[in-house]
Amino acid sequence: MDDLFGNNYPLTSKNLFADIILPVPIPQTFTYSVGPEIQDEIGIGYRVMVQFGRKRILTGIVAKVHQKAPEAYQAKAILDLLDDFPIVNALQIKFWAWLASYYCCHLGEVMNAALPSGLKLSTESKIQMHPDFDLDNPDYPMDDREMLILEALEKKEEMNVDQLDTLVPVKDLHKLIKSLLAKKAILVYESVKEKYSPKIELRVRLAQEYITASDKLNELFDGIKGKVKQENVLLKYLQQVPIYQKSELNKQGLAKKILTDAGCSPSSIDTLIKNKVLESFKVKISRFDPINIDENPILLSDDQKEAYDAVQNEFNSKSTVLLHGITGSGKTEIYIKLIMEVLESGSQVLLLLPEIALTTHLVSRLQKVFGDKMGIFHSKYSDNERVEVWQGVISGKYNFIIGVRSSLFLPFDSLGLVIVDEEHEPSYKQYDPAPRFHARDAAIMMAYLHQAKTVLGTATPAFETFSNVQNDKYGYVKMDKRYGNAELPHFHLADILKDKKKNLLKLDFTRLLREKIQEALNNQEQVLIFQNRRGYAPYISCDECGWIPECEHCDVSLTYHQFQEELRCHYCGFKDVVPKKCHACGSDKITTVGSGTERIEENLSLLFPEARILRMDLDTTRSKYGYQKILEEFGSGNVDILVGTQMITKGLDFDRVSLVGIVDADRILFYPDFRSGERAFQQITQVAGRAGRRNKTGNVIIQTRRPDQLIFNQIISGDYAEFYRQEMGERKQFYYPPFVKNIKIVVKHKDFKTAETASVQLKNLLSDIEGRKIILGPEKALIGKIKNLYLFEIWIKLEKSTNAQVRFKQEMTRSISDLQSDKRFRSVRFLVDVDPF
DNA sequence: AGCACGCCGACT
DNA sequence: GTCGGCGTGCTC
Repeated sequence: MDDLFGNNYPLTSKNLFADIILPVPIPQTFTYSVGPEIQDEIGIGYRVMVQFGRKRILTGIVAKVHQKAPEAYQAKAILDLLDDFPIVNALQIKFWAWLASYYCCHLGEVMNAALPSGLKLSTESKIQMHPDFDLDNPDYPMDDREMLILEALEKKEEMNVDQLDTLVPVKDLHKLIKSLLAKKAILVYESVKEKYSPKIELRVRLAQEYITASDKLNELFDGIKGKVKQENVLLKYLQQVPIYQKSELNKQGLAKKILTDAGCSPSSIDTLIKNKVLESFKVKISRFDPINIDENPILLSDDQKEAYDAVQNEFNSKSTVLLHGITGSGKTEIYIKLIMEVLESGSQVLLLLPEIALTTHLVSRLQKVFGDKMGIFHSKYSDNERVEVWQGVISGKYNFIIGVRSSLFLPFDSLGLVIVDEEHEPSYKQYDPAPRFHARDAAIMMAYLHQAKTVLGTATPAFETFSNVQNDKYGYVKMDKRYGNAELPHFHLADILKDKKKNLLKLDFTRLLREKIQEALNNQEQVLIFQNRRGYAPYISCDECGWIPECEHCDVSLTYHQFQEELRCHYCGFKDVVPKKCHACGSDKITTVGSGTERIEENLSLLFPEARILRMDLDTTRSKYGYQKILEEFGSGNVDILVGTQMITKGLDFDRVSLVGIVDADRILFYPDFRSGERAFQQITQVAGRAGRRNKTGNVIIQTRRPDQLIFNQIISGDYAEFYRQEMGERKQFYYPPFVKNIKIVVKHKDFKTAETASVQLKNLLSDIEGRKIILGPEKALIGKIKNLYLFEIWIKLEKSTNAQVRFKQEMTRSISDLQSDKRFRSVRFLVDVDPF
């Protein structure tokens, strides 16, 4: 059996095979044979290069090594083993397999999400002139364009397609390459390129002879007397690297940059190198700056001590504990204590945080305690930085990781504790691309695989979590006092309609909210204004006929962004100019309707011209350190009012905030989703928690058109249990989670009718599956078209038994692949979302 | 997903 | 005539 490179492996004494996970959307792993030269080294978690199909070369991960030859086909041989040690461990492979089966996706998709792209080697086609080819005397006639390519290749050893394209910009390059290949004028081959590159530091040190014989050094100084600049370099070097006290120090050398920063001239350093006084060398260094530990002992208050003991006590009988602590109750110290304990026992710890919370002082706080042993894993890290964290976990440099949901995929081998902070956060659920996993649930599974403990921390538990407490699956610890006995904020409901009638509503602000803002400003206190909608106005409309500009590709109105003076689609990013005239009736009476953060910011500056106002939403935090800059600015006290979307509900801990205003609570409350109540409770409670700390009681003002809503009483009294009891009644009655398991299937196609028929047929197939279930739909999605694809949704409610779920999912996956083999539905996309949000 | 093979329209 | 469109079938 020949492979792409014409290698022909002999049958080995031991026939060894490996099941390989490949980054392709096909359910299975693929079995390759293991050549004799790598049989002793290969194992689970190594990266390999394999030929997949006729031409493609892929990097895969070994999932299993065995001796069972496949019967149905002849296995190809692995082309290359890429690592000296496994880059993924066996527990991770188990974890991947669980994710793929629970969330109904392919192993390859999990692998894609799990491996930092710096570890995903890619191959690149390289082109070189055929060694037997003679440009002056070709076997076949060449046309002008072919000659251009050959001349370019003559000068270079090898080139990739891109390089060739820039050098010889002809069209149909690929065609020409093909014909040249046929004429045996060139060779095309695949080469692997490693993406990760370590950070290199250029250093200098004294040549060895000056170290071994110290009088040499004195001679040297005599020799360069008068050459002030060179002398300066040497003196600076000896000052930083005191070799007289410890001659070994010279080996480490000194970064060239330190010398130049200290005012040494680069050219005199070079001269010294040239004269063999100094030698230059390169070392790999970390991309992360060293951190100093600040040895402040962690002191727990009595309440915290009690909670900490309670958690430990719950761990005796339960592996997962919900730490239900109101905002400001001081969960962080408990985390720190738990983490320290586990680290001392030699196990690893993972602390998951929602994205935004990672940029705050919590991280720097933990850094001061754990220093360089703690690795941070952001979503905004570069590929190289991610690879360094990954390698740091393998090497043991980091035994504690604090990170976003994707840090679950780091190569832990002995976790002792996983903490999921703000466990109720919807952003823990990944929606696109697959795997569509919930980081909290996946974390619990991962902890189970490691026989580790899990702590879920929040002020407002997700119903799924709290019901597991009620069912006695999770342990429960409550902290209901604010740290240092700070008081809870005072809530006020402001009736929007009432104020409107009395003409007291000005630019979206009720009289009460305006007065309280003024009061805060007078007292030099800070204000947070929450409006969960970005842009200037959710839409614009013609006053004469009611026409509303809509997105060309999606079924939504365009949001007006005043700052950029454009209309924008929040679903596909489509942008359009603001129309001067109505496209329907030609009237020029076009007005903006509703308010997003941009308009709220503008309104505030009209109402409070003296106030310094900042806005925090997706549009102002797009850059790498966007959040941080705004948070720092706000923290510095140079800002009076911060307007923002849900971003401001977490991670902000500023003592000077005394007032929180919610511009439109109804918008959260009346969102068409069974979780809207739960979400409103969480969001309002969270944002309210930002008001008032330490010695000052804060105020929270909720503007609503329906102040009679029961939920407000429950939020105001902080009565989570009562709210939970009420809502659960409804959930039970209408078969909503956590009483059932939900699966959502989105059927997408560019043709409305095709999408519709495909989804109807799928529903029929699903209905035939045995077992208790309710299937709703297909129904046009809330937003019926996104990016020119029509969307239909099917909702499935399953009973909670694990076995029934596993069976249903298997049948469902089969039904979908059956449908996709129907040629009418070949281009229909079926997207399965287990436990959707 | 990608990539090859295979069978029909508008062009050097 | 051919190039190249994308329908369909397969990948260890």
